[in-house]
Amino acid sequence: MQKILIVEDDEKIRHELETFLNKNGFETEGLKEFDNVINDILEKNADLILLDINLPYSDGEYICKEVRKTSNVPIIIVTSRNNEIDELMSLNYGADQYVTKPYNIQILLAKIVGLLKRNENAGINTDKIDCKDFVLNRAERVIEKENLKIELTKNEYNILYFLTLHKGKVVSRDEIMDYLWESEEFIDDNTLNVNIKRLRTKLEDLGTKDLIETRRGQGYILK
Amino acid sequence: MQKILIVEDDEKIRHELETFLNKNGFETEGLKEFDNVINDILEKNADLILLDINLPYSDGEYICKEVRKTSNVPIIIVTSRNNEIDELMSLNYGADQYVTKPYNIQILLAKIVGLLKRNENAGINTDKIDCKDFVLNRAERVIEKENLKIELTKNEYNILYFLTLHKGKVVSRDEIMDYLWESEEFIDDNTLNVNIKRLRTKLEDLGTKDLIETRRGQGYILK
DNA sequence: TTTTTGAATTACATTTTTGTAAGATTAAAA
DNA sequence: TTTTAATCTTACAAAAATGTAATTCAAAAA
Repeated sequence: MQKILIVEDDEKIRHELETFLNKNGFETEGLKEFDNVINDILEKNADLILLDINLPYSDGEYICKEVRKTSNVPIIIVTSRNNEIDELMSLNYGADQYVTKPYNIQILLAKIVGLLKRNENAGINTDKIDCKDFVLNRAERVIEKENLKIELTKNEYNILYFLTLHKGKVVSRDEIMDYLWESEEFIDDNTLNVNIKRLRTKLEDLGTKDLIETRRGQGYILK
Repeated sequence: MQKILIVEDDEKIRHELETFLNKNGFETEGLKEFDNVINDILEKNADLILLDINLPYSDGEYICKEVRKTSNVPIIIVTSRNNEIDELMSLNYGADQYVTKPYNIQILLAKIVGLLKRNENAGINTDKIDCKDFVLNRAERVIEKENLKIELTKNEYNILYFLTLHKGKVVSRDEIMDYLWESEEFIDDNTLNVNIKRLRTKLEDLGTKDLIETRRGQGYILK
């Protein structure tokens, strides 16, 4: 479940928000002490931050800026100062959205859902590639399935990454070899067979079967 | 220069926008034919799309949704229907921001700059980390400087990546060791010295100097 | 200053990755 | 079916990465 951190000093509003968000399937956490907001925020490790801009010890713009220095967590700023300058500032300070009070709670929800979704996608695109039967974790260079995790060597990773880039399409042996060894000294053609074999073995160790098919005379295809 | 695609059927407004954005350092492209918007948009390969929601042959919400299927390009929806439903819909269809007409052109600019900045960071975070003195290419796991490129081994890469995550901050030896060897069998404390040494050597081979400083008793810091 | 301690350095042994060789399979062609 | 050629498989050797040991160095404490 995704966690939303609510930084809001008005206890009534905070409570209302929490109730509403909980009802809509989010875990929430309210911040009540504001003398060390930045650290508190970062510690909570929330998926999204709902930040009221009028706080006793520190203002939202500053907080926003500070949090952005070390985290990319989505931030929605709630402000009661309904004028354009505020809006302008919020954006420049790194907030992802702003909402002016009094706000429509459905719109707020839509913004939250939208931001989370987008953030989720960003993560997937960069670090992990979901191939149905397994996940290629690019950050760690491992293949994952359920609770299993198998490390790939450089060659294995490069071949599999190249195949995922052309998933469902046949890639020729030459294309793969160019990708792996580029302009290097001549590499035995059979070396690719061996490397493919090693990769296949690891994929099978993970519990998948026949994901890399051979197209005799044409190349390989990742199903 | 970053390119903004303006999808707007009112020629006067489009022209005004283009002039304004050009003045502010952006390349612009206007879309005039609207019978094949989706493909046109994707072809242009813009850095950001400014999308009017009232178009003759297709509405902005649909376009937005379609574009999102294959691209993560930032989208700002411009709408004249100034009510909450529109706002709600825009968000759900994957737009990053919305602007209602008549809009303050400075705010629009702020939104554009903000979105591009955030997107740019997203890109850097995933594939390359620019550390001034060198670039850590995460995709290829090499360090780069000018036309030089040096491969890192797994340990070297992990140490350097961990340091860049905390650039300018001291990280303790224990933190690094936990990151590298986590719950594995006991690893000699000196092993880290050796791995740091190896990484430093490669950084020097690249032409940099003293980037990883030792903080005796505290850890290391990447300058 | 001397002593102490954390870190750097060098050399070496172990492990892992990688490429090659030789032979076995298998699908398609003859 | 037999032949041919592409691919697979296994085993092994070379190369690269990694960890450990022993020693040196240098900053801070005494």
